[in-house]
Amino acid sequence: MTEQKRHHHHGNLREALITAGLELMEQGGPDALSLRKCAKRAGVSHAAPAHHFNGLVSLQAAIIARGYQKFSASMRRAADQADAAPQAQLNAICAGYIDFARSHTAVFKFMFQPHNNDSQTLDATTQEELDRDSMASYQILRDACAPFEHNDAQGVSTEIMVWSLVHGYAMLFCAPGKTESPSGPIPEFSQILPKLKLKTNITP
Amino acid sequence: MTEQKRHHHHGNLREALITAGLELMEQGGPDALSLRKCAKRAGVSHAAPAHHFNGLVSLQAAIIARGYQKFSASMRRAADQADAAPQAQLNAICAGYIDFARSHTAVFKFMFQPHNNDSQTLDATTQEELDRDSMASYQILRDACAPFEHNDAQGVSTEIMVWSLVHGYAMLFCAPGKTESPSGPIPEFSQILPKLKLKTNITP
DNA sequence: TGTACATCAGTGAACGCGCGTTCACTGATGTAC
DNA sequence: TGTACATCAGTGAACGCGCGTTCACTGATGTAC
Repeated sequence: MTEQKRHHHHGNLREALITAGLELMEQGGPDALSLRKCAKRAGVSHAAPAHHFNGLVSLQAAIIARGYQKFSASMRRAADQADAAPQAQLNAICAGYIDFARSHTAVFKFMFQPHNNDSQTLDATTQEELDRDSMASYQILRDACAPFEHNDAQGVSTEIMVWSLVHGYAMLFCAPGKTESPSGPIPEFSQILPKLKLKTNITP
Repeated sequence: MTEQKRHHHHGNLREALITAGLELMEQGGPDALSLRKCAKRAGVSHAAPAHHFNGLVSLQAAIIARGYQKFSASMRRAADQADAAPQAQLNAICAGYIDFARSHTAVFKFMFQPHNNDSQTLDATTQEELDRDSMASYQILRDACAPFEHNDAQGVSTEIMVWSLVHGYAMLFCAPGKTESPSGPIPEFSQILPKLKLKTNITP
C-alpha cells in the first residue's frame, strides 16, 4: 500500500492463486487447500478466484499441472548438468525425480492420487493441459530409459522397471526430513539404480 | 426393526464404524470419510461415534491400523499358498502386497500418506497399535527378503530394493481397473521381480 | 487529445451445506445385596 | 428370585465454523470515434 499502488486489478491473479495453492499444500497437506485460503494468501477477496477457476477442482488441476511442469524442469535441470552418456543421463533423471519428490512432497503425492473428481469433470482444455504436462514428464523418463531397452523382448520394459523403482523410493523415503527406514539409514538412489545392472544397446 | 429387535446398544459399534469408514474410503476416496457419514452407514446417530473415538483423527488411525492388519493378512495368505522356497515365498509376498493395493486402493494410498495430524496427536495406545501393525506388515516383507541379503555389504539391502520396486508398482499401476501404462500393457509383477536377479545365500 | 462506453476483474454481503462437537437426556445392562 | 442403583452407550437438538457459490456492485482498463 505504501510502496506499491493498490491496483484494483491484481495483474496476474491466476498465477498468484496457483502459487498460493502450492505453498498451502506443502505446509498443510492436500486438505489445507481451499479457494478461500488461496484467495487470502494472494491478498484478494474470497470471491475473486471465481473469475479464474471453475471451482476448486479446476484450481487443483492447475496446481497439478504446475507440479508436472516443475517436475519436468527438475529432471531436465539434473540431466543438463550431467554427462551425456546414457547411464549418467538416466542417473541424473532419477536424481531430478527424487529431488522434486523431496522438495515438493505434498504436491508430488497429490499428483499421483486418483483425484476424486467423482462425477465432476474438468473442462476439456484444462484436462488437455494436464494430460500434456503429465505425459511430458513421463516422456523424459521414457527417453532416458530408451537406450537400455533390450531387443530380447522379455515383456518387461526398462521404463516400467525404473519407474516403479524410482517412484517407490520417492513415495517411501522422500518425506522432507526422512533419513531412516525401518531397517536403517536410507541409501541414496544413485546406489540403488546400478543394482538393476542395466545394459545399453548403444555401442560406444 | 421387523426381523431384528432394535437394541439401544449397538453391540460392536466401534468395529462397525471402522468397517463403514473403509467402505466410504474405497467408494469416495479419503475425503469422503467423516464421522457423520460413518455413523449414518452404521445406522446410528451422528453423536454416537464420540463414545468410541476421540475425534476424526482417531477414527482415521483405527482405519489405517485395520488396513495394515488386512495388508498383513493378504501377504501371509499368499505366502501360505506358495512353495516354501525363498524365491517362491518372496514372489508370493509381493503378490499379496499387490493384491491388497488393488483391492483396497484408497486405504492403501491413505496408509502411506503423511497424515496431516498437524499438531493434533493421537493418544499413546492408538499410536502404539498403529506402529505395531505397520511394523508387522513391514516385517513380513523383511523376512521374505532376508534369504537374499548379501554379505558383500554394498550398502543397499535387498528389502530396500524390493520394497521400492513393489511399492512403486503398486502405487503406479494398481488402480482398480488399470491395465494400461503410458507405454503399453502393464506386466504382472511376477514378471518384474526376477529382473532383480536376486540370489539366495542359502544352499539348497 | 478528449470523451463515451463496453468490458473486465475485483469487492463484500449473503446463502446454504456438511462438518465436528457439546449437552442434557434416556433406556439398556450389569452388579450388589 | 427380586430390587435398587451405578454405569454405559445410545439419542436428538443445538452450536459455531469454514467452505463453495451467488449476487449486485464498483472501479480500472482498453477501445472507438
